[in-house]
Amino acid sequence: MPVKRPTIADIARRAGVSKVAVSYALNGQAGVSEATRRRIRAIADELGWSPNTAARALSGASAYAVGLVVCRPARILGVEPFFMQLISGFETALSARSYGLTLQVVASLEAEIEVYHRWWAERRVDGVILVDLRVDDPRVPVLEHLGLPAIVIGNPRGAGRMAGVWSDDAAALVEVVDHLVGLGHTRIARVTGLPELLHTRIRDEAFTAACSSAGVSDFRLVAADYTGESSASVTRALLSSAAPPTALVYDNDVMAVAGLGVAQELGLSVPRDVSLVAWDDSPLCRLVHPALTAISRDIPAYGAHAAQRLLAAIGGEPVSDFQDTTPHLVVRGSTAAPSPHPPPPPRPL
Amino acid sequence: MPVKRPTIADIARRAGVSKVAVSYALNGQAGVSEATRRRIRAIADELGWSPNTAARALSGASAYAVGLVVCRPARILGVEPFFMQLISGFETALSARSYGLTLQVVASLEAEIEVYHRWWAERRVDGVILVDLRVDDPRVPVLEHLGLPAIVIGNPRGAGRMAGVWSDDAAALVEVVDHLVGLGHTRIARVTGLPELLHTRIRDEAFTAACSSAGVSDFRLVAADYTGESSASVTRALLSSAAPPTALVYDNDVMAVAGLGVAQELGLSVPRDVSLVAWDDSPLCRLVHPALTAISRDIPAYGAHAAQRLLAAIGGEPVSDFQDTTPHLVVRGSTAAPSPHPPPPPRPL
DNA sequence: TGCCGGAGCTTAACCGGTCAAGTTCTCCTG
DNA sequence: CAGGAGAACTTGACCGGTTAAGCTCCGGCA
Repeated sequence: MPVKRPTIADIARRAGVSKVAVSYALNGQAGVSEATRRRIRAIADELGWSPNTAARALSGASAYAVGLVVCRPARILGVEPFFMQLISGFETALSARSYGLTLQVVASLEAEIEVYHRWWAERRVDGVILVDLRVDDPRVPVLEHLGLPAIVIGNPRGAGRMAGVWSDDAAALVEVVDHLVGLGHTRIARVTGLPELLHTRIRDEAFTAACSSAGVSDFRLVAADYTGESSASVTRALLSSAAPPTALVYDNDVMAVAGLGVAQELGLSVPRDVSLVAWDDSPLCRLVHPALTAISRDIPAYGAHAAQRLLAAIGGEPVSDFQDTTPHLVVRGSTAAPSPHPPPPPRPL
Repeated sequence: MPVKRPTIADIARRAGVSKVAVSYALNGQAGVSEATRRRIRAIADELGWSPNTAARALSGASAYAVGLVVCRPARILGVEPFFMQLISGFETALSARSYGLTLQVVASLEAEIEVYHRWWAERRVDGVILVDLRVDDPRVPVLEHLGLPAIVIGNPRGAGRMAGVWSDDAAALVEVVDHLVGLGHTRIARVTGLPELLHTRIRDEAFTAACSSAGVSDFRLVAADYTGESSASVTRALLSSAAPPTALVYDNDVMAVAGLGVAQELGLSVPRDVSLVAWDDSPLCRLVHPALTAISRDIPAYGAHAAQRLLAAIGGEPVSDFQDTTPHLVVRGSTAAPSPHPPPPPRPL
């Protein structure tokens, strides 16, 4: 038979005091003597008591949970290590304060907004973490209207009054372009993530600016969608073009690995015939051969910072934007000086 | 200013009935006329009402949430697409019935058990999904003692009275071995996942049996831990040995990709010099070149089935084990007949 | 000696639902 | 035309916490 869950009434009975005395004792509030407090704490430990979150949420305001809605189709979601790393970062900050994380995967922005409405009405979460901010993001006004505390992962530009935890992607792209230019590359292409995402636009601008200021006039931006398939087809087109780029910069790790696969399939040697750079240095980048030069950042730390700030916001503290450490380039085997001889014509399929 | 959340008292006031009439109307229970029910439903919609989960959980028994604890270090967790796919499968079944998913990442089995205790005492979840079942798993008796409904992902052998959703890994391994033997391979190695996991043991036994019955006497089992690093070092050792295997079967996609990287690094050509097979056919397997022959299963569906059964168990229905569709082999470019000439000696590093 | 203040409690009410047990009122039946 | 059944409600209590307000001492001070 299932065990009975202890309540503060059980503790009160055992200690010979009222429920309220127990509540005061266990919450560290004034109103009970030190001796009583210790006695009550001991009994609570002995019974293995934890506060019933439902009861707490009902009287107090707090559900002791924060929410994360992820709106990418399952096929994209699975492959990219980014989310799981981010989530495990959240956890370290949340579990330290006994907050739970409620996760929901949805298929569209409308569905995501509906989830926020529901969570708010259900009092299921005390706040949410917003990812994949878009240009003119419709979620921002909704959350502000509901008064649901929120933290944005990414550049807070366009996040309304909500605070953001972000990193200086522009500086990282300058480092990438400088690295490539330093090796002698003059034709560089960037394979981007979903164009509607704000950080894609920001990186596009930064890449353009970095190329201009480094004197690279022959650069290209090509849109993909974070999937290996999209990257493969885009990469195939780029490398088969008349004057193919000598270096490719991808917006995530998965696309970079796919790009490497395509290059090998076309009979090109990396890095001799083409150099590749990945954004987000996951273990994936070290798995393949040659290992990928990549932009590295500490994603779990990033997540932990965001969660900490969200908890502060929930606690009513004023929270401002936080710029996390700037991503830096890790050079590996996939970048080198471009070969002086043009690569062989791509092998027909 | 934040909007006010509507409650059934608000609805009752508007409709000129009691709170209880509203509760009956909205829950589809007898006790109100059809006309009243419609009127109440309309008002509830207009106000954008959703039940306060805390209040519900407090009176009824249900928290309308299920829990998932994942106990793998963040570095492993991130790379493997498996979990995210499984989770998105859960979601489809859970969100259809307005259940939430509470996720927690922990570092050890003890911590995981503590989480179950806390969740139970806090009434945070109605049931849990158990992954990565181990030999003599200590979590099983704990959950049975607490009376927390649970479903096991994986072979229910050793899951006590709990039901499991599983697939016939043994049959899949027979298919793999037959495929390789059919191509002419006679020296086959299996690079396994964490040895303490029950499904690793089950697959080990199945692989051994499959080799024996296919007449392969020169087979090996080598333990790794799902990470690319472990796979790389194990693969390097295997391929550099005196009589290297001509085919390698990996226990996940990440290890197979790492194995491919090592083979290329050693100057071996896949599939000419060595054939590779991955377990779990993620997009990763299609990204690399050559694309990996892999054992494929529908992970989201797997997750959805598990969640459905958990909801049934929470509802008090008897739930029995469910054998999902058997994983099948998808043949791609990484397997072929072994070359008649021995591969060149591995290139020194 | 009387009064005030505070420490250390208790009592009562509330959060927003659910459920058991009434209470009407109507309608059917013998 | 009384009596019983059932439909359509309401009242009251409860889940397990929190918070505000009240009550008792006891000690200190005028």
